[in-house]
Amino acid sequence: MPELPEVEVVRRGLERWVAGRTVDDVEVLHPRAVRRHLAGGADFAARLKGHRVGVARRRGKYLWLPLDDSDQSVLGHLGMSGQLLVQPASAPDEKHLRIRIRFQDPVSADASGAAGTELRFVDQRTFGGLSLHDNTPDGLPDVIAHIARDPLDELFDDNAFFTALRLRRTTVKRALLDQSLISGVGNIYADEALWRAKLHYERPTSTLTRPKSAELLGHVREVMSAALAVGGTSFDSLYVNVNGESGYFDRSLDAYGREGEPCHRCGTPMRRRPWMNRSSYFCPRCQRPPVARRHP
DNA sequence: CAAGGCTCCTGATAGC
DNA sequence: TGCTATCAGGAGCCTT
Repeated sequence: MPELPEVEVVRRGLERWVAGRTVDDVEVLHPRAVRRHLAGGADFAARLKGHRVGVARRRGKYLWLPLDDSDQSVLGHLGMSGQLLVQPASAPDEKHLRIRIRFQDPVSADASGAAGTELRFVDQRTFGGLSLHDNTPDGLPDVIAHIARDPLDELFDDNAFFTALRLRRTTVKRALLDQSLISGVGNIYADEALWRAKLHYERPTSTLTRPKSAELLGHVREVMSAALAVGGTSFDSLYVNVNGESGYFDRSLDAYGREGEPCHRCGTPMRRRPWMNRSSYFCPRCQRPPVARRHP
C-alpha cells in the first residue's frame, strides 16, 4: 500500500532509469489502468509515442513524467497495489501487467545502463493507473491541482495547516487522510503518527492546540522520513519499488497491523477498530478517546 | 460548500 | 472439498 515514502522511492527509480528516454511504443493491456485518460488506451498510446520524458516529479502519492517537448505530463498513481517496474524487455510478462512502455534506445550502449529496458505498470487490484494531462502554469498535471503539498515539500505551509485544522469540523485522522489538506499520508502512516503523538483517531481537529498540531506534523514527517530512509514499506508481495526490490520498514511499525500485540510504549494490548470501511490501530491507554461534549 | 459515505477491483484467508 | 463472506483501501463521485 504505497504512501508518500514508497512513491518517492519509485520516483527516484524513474529519475534514474527513465529520464531523458524517448517513447517508442506503448501497449495498454487493461482498460482500467488508463480510465483517467478519458480518450482511452489507443489515444494514450498514440499521444505518448515519440515523446521524450523528463525527470519524474511527485506530489503526495501522485507522480508524473513531464514530456520535454510539450505542456503535458504522464500522470501516475499506484493505488493499492500498483508497481512501476523497469525490466529487461526479455523478462516474461508479469501476471498483472497492465501497461508496457518501450523506449527508443541508442544502438550503441550508453552510460546509463538503461538500454534494453522497458517501463511496466503492474497492478493486481487496478486502483491505480496512468493518464496524460495538460500542465497547469506551475507544471502540475491539471487534474491534481486540488492536491495539497505534502509534508516533505519545503513549501508546505505549517501555519496554514494548523489554521485549517482548527477550522475544520472533522476528526484528526480524517484530516490526515484528506489529500486537499495534506497529501501523501495514508492509513498506515496516519496510525503511526497518531500513535507517536498519543492522539486518538477520533479527536476533533478543532480541539488540537497549535503545539499539539505541530507535534503531530513533526511525527508525520519523522515516520515518513524513516520509511524513506529504508526504501519504503512492504507488507506483502504486492509492493516493490521501481527495480523490484521490497522495502522492509514494516518491521519497525508501532501501530498498524499490531492488534493484540503489546504497545511499544506501555505494553497494553493494541486495538483495532473498524473505521471508514477500513481499520484504525491504536493503544487504548496511550491514545484515549476524546470526551464527548454535550454542547460543542 | 463542507462533510461523510459509497464504490471500484482482485486475491488471500477464514469459516462452515 | 468447495463454496461464501470478509478484508485490504485511495480517491473520485455522489448525497446530505
